Amino acid sequence: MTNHDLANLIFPNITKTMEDYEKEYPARNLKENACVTRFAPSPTGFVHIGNFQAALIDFVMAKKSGGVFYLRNEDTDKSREVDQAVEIIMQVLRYYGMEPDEYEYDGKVIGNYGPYIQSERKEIYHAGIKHLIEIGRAYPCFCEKEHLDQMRENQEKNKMRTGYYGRYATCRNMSVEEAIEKIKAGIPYVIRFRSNGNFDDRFWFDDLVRGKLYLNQNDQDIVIMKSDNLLPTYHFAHIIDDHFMHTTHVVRGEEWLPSVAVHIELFEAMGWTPPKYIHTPLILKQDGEIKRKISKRKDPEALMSYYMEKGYPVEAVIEALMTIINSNYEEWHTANPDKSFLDFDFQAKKMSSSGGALFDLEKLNNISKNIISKMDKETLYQNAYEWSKTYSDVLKNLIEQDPEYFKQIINIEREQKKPRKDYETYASIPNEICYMYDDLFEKMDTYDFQKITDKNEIATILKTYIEDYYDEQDDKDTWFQKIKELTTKLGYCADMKAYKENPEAYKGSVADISTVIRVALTTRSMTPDLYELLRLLGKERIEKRFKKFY
RNA sequence: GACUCGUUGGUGAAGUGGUUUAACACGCUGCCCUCUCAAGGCAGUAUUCACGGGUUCGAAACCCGUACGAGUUACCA
Repeated sequence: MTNHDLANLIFPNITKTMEDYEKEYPARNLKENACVTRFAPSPTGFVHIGNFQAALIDFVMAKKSGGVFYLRNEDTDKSREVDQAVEIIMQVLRYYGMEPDEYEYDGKVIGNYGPYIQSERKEIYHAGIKHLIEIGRAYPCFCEKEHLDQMRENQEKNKMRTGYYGRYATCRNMSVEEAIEKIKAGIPYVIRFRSNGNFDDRFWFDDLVRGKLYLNQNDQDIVIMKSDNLLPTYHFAHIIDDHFMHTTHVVRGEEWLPSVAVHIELFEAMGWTPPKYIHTPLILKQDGEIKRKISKRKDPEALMSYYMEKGYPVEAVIEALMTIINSNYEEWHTANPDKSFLDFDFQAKKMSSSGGALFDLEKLNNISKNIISKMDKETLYQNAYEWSKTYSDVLKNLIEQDPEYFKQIINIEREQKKPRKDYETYASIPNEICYMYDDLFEKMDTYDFQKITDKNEIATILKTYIEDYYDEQDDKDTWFQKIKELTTKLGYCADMKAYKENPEAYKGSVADISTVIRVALTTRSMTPDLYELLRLLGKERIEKRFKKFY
């Protein structure tokens, strides 16, 4: 009995060899330094911001180098899989303009290196495992969970490293005969890798972010194939897939760093060259005193759906993430406002390798405000409208009842050198402009009058203004002149400088008069330019709103 | 517990032995401008790079300890 017999017993139907697959998946025909990268999420139904960030790096590297960015569905853990998960992932990628070059979705396989769904790649994995068994680098393990748990407990108690290695790897020394016997008897088993490493020996590993790392060799006989569904574990799928799909750069979170020794040894055992690795810092979250890994359970902002639902512009999210990735991105982008993030000279080495970055929502908000403020009204209108179709009926209705009117509102103090920054997200638009819509305005009943609160005085101001001073034909200067005339007539101070120097000498100032008009019109004391609002509202509606006060 | 990676202001960070009296951006504070708010302008916001030693003419940068943080330690990825 030989390893060959064992391999054939376990995988009787696997006839293809590694050489066959090498032929089936030949090297890609790309120019010399082209990067082949992949986004390889597990289909949990969410796209985590950390994974998305990795995908962004993948995308940038592939596109900049004229390479390939592909999507691979890592569904080897069937218990975590969720319906529609791939659809959600594709939606997110498309929303952010990161269409993969190769993928398998909706029954279509795009690309020559598929299947791109791991559960459909069983045969390839099995062929790989069969190969490892034949060369003596993998073996069946019949240890039960209870035994393993017990073992780990003992190891911990004795302050040993935990795991299946060295003398703890009991099944590693089982004879082929015995293994065959057990398999024939129907005893469940996993396949483990037979490590040749020595934990006390070290080796250099070159991470593109951190540089050279001095790591201990792997000596763990890790599980490479699970017992229940015969699918590989992540570690083995990674080796097979990234080899045959010819991935050149693997971008993943630093939580994978402790596994690289395993991966390197696995690649060696297969006789292959490992890809380059980029281990990105984790995205952390400030939680009271401590920083912790951002989690989808506790932190809504951990998921990309959050940014989509809130209506952050695509560019804003990309910019915020790029800024974390390479902090010189922002400077570069302000210097090159018309360039796309794909023109940016991304460098893995420039990524911070420090413990992890806090994703700063305030910074995102600032970026978002700036980006929205720089859109012309047509662009904002298009973006907001598109967004509202899936995420906001309120906004959609406002836009649809009169698109032109909507554009005029959002165009107040826009399309100029220093545009207003009122809108943080698309979702924030309705609240900023609701008073410009009569039906919504009717529902607003808390008037934020500031200094002048006397009802009679308010009535006098409004009535006098609309009857004696307001003229729709006035240009802005004339309009403000008249406001000043009104101010003087009612005994207030029209000159702010004079007023500030001696506020006691007056009933109030032109600011107070303007505020009364503004609040009566909008209920709010803080709004964009009053002149523009008046023009858009028109005399009839102004009068109607004023009349509530007299 | 063991192993790994880290530690520069409130935040993201620049910085790899001497034009750094620590860049830039966000935030915060004050002033100016101003019909409000926002924007904008100006100024301030780490005498110091977790701590303790060392190397050096010179260190945030190199070395050694300590402390702290995070990650891993699954038939999850």
